[in-house]
Amino acid sequence: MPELPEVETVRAGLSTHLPGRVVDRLEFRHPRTSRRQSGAADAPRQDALTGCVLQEPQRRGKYLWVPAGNDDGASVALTAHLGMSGQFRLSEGGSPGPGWERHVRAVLRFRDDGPTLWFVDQRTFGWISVEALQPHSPGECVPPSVAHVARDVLDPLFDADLWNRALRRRRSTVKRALLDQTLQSGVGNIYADEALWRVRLHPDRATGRLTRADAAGLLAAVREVMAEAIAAGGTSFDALYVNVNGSSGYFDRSLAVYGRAGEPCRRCGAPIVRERFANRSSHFCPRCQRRPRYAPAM
DNA sequence: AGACTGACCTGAACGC
DNA sequence: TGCGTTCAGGTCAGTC
Repeated sequence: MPELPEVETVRAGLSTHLPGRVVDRLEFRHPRTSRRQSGAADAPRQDALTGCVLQEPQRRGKYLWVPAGNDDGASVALTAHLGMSGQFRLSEGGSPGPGWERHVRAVLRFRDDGPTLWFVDQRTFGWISVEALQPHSPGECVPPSVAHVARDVLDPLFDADLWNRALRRRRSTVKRALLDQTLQSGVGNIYADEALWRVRLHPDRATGRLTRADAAGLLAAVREVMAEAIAAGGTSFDALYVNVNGSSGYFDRSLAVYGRAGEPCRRCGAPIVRERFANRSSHFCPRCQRRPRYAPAM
């Protein structure tokens, strides 16, 4: 599933193929994929990209956007979220590759002979939209779809002190807080479980009872696991294809708890537990990550 | 206002 | 074999 490291790998892949290229047109192939495209009179339409030059792809958390414009600078952005199964693929010759043609949801064609960009998304949780870039903070513009998302944990402008206080002010549990993209972005179910294991925190620990040091340690663990995943993901993607398929080497070798229910904890040997959690699963070591004794949401 | 749940979606894996 | 069920989970509208 694409979380921050996977989206960053996609962003880096797009970065080597898109900047400087002139868009011919964006085509949608599935109505759900264009559901975020605003119909407001003053909002850009999908054909606003035509003739624009693409710039360096940007990312915040799991959101991606490619600023585009003319000689005066970028005014619009091709914005995207991969959802749970979205991929960007590049292909020479203007046709999709075998194996993923069935799930093509959008196509970006260019006014050059370079590769065509395909948005492939089996489950259509992902989306693409053309949006106006709006001032967000000094010297920074983001698309409206991204404005409500907190800075991600790898953002140089991420304020760790502010985050530390905000986390401990929450009346929730630590895993719920990690998945809340308005507190910090980029963390999904997999890396939340991995980070919690690293700092021996049970997913149901109350955020309000964490110490300042607990929270600082958790942030360090989240950053660490993501940095390692980016490093691993970067080696497992073909240079020509920007691929998000969940099968990178990292997933096979390095996960400590996610998907390892019943297997021994890499630290203490106790069988990893999988537990239902808010329509998904939590994975943890019952010995290293002791369940809190107080009521869960205190 | 903040916390939380269910709906959205498809295909693989599973049980009988 | 085949059919129905379960599972995967990011986000957001809706609810409390």
